[in-house]
Amino acid sequence: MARTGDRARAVPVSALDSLDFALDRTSPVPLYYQLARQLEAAIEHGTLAPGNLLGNEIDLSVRLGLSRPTVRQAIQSLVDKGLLVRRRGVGTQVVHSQVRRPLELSSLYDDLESAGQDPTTRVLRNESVPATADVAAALGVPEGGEITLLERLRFTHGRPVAFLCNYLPATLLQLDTERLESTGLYRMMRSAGITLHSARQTVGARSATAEEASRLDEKEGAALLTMQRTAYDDTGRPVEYGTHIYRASRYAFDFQLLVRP
Amino acid sequence: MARTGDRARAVPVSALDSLDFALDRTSPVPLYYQLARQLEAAIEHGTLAPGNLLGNEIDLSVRLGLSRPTVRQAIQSLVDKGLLVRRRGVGTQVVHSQVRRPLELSSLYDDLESAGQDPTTRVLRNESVPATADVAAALGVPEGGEITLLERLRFTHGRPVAFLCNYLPATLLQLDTERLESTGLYRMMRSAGITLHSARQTVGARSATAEEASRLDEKEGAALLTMQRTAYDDTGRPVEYGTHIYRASRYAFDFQLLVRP
DNA sequence: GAGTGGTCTAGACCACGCC
DNA sequence: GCGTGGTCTAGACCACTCC
Repeated sequence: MARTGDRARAVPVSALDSLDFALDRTSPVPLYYQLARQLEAAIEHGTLAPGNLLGNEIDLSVRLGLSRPTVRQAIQSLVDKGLLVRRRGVGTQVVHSQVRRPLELSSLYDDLESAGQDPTTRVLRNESVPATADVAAALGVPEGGEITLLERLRFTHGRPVAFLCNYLPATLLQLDTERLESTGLYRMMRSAGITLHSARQTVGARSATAEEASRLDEKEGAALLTMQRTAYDDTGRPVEYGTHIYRASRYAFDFQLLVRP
Repeated sequence: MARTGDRARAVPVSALDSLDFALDRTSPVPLYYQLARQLEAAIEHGTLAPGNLLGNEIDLSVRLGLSRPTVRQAIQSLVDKGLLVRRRGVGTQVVHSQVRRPLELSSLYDDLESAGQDPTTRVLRNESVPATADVAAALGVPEGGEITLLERLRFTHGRPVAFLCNYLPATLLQLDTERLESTGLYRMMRSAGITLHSARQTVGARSATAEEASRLDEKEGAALLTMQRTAYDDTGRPVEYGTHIYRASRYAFDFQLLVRP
């Protein structure tokens, strides 16, 4: 029955037969999630190699003592992540490598930190100001209404990388300058119970003005990377609007896109 | 029972009670998909306004004559798109406006065309060349192996916007220069049966060289937006590598991110 | 406590890809 | 024809939120 690959078709041979999964039904962690994590680990570890077939869902569910929908839910979550591909009439295969890492609403601070870039921050302004028209429109507040203005310089290894200008609804959270200098804005928002959900970004380029150049230790006219972003929480309310400027000589946006079927 | 909103909590009032959905069980279109589309239309149309509660899944499934998992599948697809938010113990709500449009692996040609920008293309080179080291690495072919090199200038309203340099595996598809001038590369790949699945992009900026400036009708030293992209098909094989240069004065990347929970 | 979504089960039939 | 994933059903219990 589960005999496969007698006359293998070039590459795909059903692996996973010998893999054993440990599911803990007493755990509060959902079964589909436990399975998904273990499959992901097997892929990451190379036990499940690119091109490998996963074996059909029915067998898998029997072997694991799970229902088929539960197994499907686990597999689907990995398909959504781009690690697996399903083909009707064929099977489920591990994607041919390289493609990993889902797209995320990136926090510059976290990005730099996880890249070992040793980020630091200097807060230049942190105060309440009346909203200008563009900011008011982006945040959905009345023009002239009170908002929080934040200007920061971000450094890596002691040299400037970016000038960050952010606007937030005044009542959203406490923005302690000291904490802002030791961590990122998004991390502060998260720990204040704000769940980021989506963002709209525009990325462009332009030449540095004299003031920008001196702030960022560039020459006037140097190419700068610009980003405008409005971020929304999980109810769709705007929680942050910002215009950021990056030294193109020291920074680039790096991200991955998945095509939704 | 289904009495709601007697003393409404500020905003959320259960709508949708009066909406009727037309499900066609004889159609080959999945029921969950039919439902999802109609819900999406209702949201788009404003019948379901931001903050509106959807009403609980059980009632909905009974009213529609569907099982709860099917209704959930429809709702989940809209949650994935960022149109709805689920809250345990509360209900499912329409997200507060603004946030629409999923992120897509954008085709420059399609983007420009749908924005009414009247894109045209001039093919500068379309030939087979040996792969250099960086291209070979990106496409997963041996260094020096045969690949297709494509150089194009993209115009809108008759003025240059971008210089596109692309590399493709030589055997991937027929790249007719005439067709390339009248449509986009991705559209040609799609109609050749290639399913794009994901891409890895790097977006940066730099100053224009003299050659670049003359090609793009800019001044030397002008800020340019740069993009490198490797695109993969649904088995994870690289199908395209490209380095693009955009006139920052005429183009910016505009995209939306969704945070996956 | 009442109501909601989150998870899970054990089946079923269909559509598609391949031989 | 056979095996695969795609869809669908009719229940069940649990966890969380709000009153």
